[in-house]
Amino acid sequence: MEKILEPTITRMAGDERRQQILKIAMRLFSERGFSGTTTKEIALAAGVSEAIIFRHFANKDELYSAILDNKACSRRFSNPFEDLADQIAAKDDYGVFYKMALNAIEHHREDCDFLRLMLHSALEDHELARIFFENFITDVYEFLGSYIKQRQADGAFRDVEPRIVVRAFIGMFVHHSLNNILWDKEQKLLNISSEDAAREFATILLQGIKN
Amino acid sequence: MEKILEPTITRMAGDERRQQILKIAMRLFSERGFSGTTTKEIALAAGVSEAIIFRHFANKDELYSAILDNKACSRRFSNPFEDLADQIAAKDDYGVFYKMALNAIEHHREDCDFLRLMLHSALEDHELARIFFENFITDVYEFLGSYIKQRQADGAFRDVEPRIVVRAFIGMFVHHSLNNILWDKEQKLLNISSEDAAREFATILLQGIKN
DNA sequence: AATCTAAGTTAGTAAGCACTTACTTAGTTA
DNA sequence: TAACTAAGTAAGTGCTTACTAACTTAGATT
Repeated sequence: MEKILEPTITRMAGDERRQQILKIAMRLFSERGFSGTTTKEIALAAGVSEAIIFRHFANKDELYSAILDNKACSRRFSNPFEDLADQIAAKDDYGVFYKMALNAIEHHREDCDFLRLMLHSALEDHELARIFFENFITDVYEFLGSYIKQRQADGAFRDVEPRIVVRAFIGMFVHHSLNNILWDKEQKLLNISSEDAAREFATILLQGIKN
Repeated sequence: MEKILEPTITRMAGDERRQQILKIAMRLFSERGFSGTTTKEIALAAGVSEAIIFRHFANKDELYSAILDNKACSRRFSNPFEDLADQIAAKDDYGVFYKMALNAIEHHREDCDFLRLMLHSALEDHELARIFFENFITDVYEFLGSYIKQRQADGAFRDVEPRIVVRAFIGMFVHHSLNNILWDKEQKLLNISSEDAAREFATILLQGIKN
């Protein structure tokens, strides 16, 4: 008699399953929001019964927190400026702004689920999202703001409040990403490469504040 | 015997009640999202029983649509550039950009509920929100884009794809509004008047694209 | 081979949800 | 003032939700 291969019932290791659930839940939360996603849907997408979710996470809220925790820690958001060190040292203004914009735009594209989740969290005023924003965004303002200040002292940039410049610049590429993710997914309104976008944004900003 | 004033049981006219429900629902939806808000909560906030909501709106979805409809029509979004006509005619570049930014920022501040609702809708991929964005944002790109094109032909602006410039500029003030509404409500990061913001954004952009 | 641990299931539960039905009452009109 | 209309309510309906308890089974350890 022929031996029939039974459809390998995948019984995952605990950690593996936990990670899988986190990933799937993040995608669903980012698409439908926290209260718009049911634990049943998450279970279905993960290919397990609902009860498994509650073996790994005490409740739905904790699953949500775990996603934010996980993400906020896993990426080294503590220092997203490492690879700008060369340009900073060389006072390569264009290099600094171009690379910053390009990094951000590419990053948003690759991880748009996370961006969407952050927007949902911000709208829902979730605590962990606020902590994330406070830390990360404050860092960016500190970092870029002090670079601008320094270059003003050098006489390279005109005298504007550095934080306004930071806001204007971040606005350009964040809004660009939001457009691509939320309202203009098919890029009907404006279809350009990340490189072109970064180049133009950096150029406009630098010419806009140079002396 | 003293006549006790019974607590004026307000029995509203149909239209009045409808408007009240719309207003309250918009506020709650903007705070907690569509699926995060229950019809019971809306009824409670309006001071009526749940059944009244379903007398005015066939179901929860239709209530949501009515809000968007109502808002999208009530404000003359069809032509938000009327009061720019003078500046356009006079080719007063600074006037055009300053006024546009200031209008938007003030507008967002006054009606931040609507902005939040639009974000929720965009994230949830609601049809009416998409229609709204497609119409309104497309208009802005058309309008501002063609002005930039004209000024390029005049030799006033350098040669850049106008739509990239539009995106950069809109990004500045939209991101500024989002910051004030979502992440930096107390304006700890940057505390400036709408006028100052509009002035700096307009200045940076114009200097950034001038010939 | 027997035992034990942990990944999995099924079949619930109580509470909450959008929405309905059958009824009451305020205010206008014939 | 009687009749009628429309604004209101109370008390449900059936369904879905987050979450649980009691049980089964795969696979490593002894």
